[in-house]
Amino acid sequence: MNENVVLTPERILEATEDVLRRFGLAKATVVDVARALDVSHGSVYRHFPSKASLREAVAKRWLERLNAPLAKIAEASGPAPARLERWLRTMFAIKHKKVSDDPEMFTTYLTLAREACKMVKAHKDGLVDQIAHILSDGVKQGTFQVTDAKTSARAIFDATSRFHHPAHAEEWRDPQLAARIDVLLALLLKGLEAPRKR
Amino acid sequence: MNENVVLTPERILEATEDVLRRFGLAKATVVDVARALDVSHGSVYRHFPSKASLREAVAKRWLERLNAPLAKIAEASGPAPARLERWLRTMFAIKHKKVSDDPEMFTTYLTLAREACKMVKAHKDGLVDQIAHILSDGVKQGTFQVTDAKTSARAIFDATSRFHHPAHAEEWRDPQLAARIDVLLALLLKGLEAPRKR
DNA sequence: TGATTAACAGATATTGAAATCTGTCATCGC
DNA sequence: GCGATGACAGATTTCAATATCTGTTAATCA
Repeated sequence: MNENVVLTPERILEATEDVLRRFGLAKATVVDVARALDVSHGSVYRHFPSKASLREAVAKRWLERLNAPLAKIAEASGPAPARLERWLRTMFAIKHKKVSDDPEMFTTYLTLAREACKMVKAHKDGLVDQIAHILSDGVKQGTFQVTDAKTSARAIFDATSRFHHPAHAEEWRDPQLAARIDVLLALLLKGLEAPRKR
Repeated sequence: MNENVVLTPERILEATEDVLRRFGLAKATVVDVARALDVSHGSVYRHFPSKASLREAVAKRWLERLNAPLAKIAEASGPAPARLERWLRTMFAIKHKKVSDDPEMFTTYLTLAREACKMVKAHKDGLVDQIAHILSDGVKQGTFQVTDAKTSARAIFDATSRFHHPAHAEEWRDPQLAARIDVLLALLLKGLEAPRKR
């Protein structure tokens, strides 16, 4: 297939995701990727210096796809509390959907992410910044009271780990999950709340 | 050793923990345990029906040892907010100490606990009950305002997962850990706080 | 008599030889 | 000249033979 199409990093990544989906993380080889593209595996090494860097690039794409819809919410306008809640619920929903739609692919991406832990750290920092941005808006609007938006944002991120950190993915099948999220979000929003004007 | 001492479940558990410490979870066999006690492995099977049940008993002991000091705090008297904070900080400290003192043994116990997940569930429920008890005290004292102590307790437990759930153990080496805990606890306590009397 | 043992069958783990994969590079074809 | 190739060395994985372990039981011992 694709006889006269140039070989690009983009096409290689596409093929790699395909191979990962078909063979799983453990069985997927560079030779498989090359075969899927109908080229020699040496050609793949022209675009990616190693198998590790190829995996890293796949992980990066995945993290970017997770990030995009959240960034949109963080940058939106409107009352901060509702926005924070929507942002958090969206983050949970994205993760929960990924794991329930295709658990195998989720664990695959999860392992890739663990290998690229530096990239994950940057991803997390970006998410905390987005929360901090919403918190700052809330302070400006007078609805939130926090001494430092960045540390409070991190606290919110930490407090919700149970519902977004992949290490807890198995616990997301709990039928009471939605209720637990509701109670926690209410508690956190109350903790951020500025006292009413007198 | 111990030629004329009767073989009890207690002694077997002691020996099992010893063997686990010396050989690690993967290498520890029932034969090793029997050898440590200077009996045949058949004798061990007189007290525990299977290797799995032996492991389960070890896990149970471990969970009970974790639970004891926390139960004491939960049952104590005094202002609820300070008690809740002390309870949570003690739980974090116990876990963090275990993992930093002997990381290998921690992962061993962690795997045992995963196998005995029913027991872990009961353990967690007990901890949530302890939090709920403190929250109820706080409501009586007029310092906390919660609609349902049990669900709020679970929210507190969930919100602090990042600092007590073993899945996050690797993240506990963070030099800013203490600061993160401080900010989160302040946020949660503010979220539980009853409005001042007018 | 009741705990302990040694021998045993089936399940699980180890090991080392053979196969496959990763990453390199001299060579090829356009 | 430039991207692609395929043959290659060293690293990694697979697989099947072998060894060890789990759990049972009939025989032993005190």
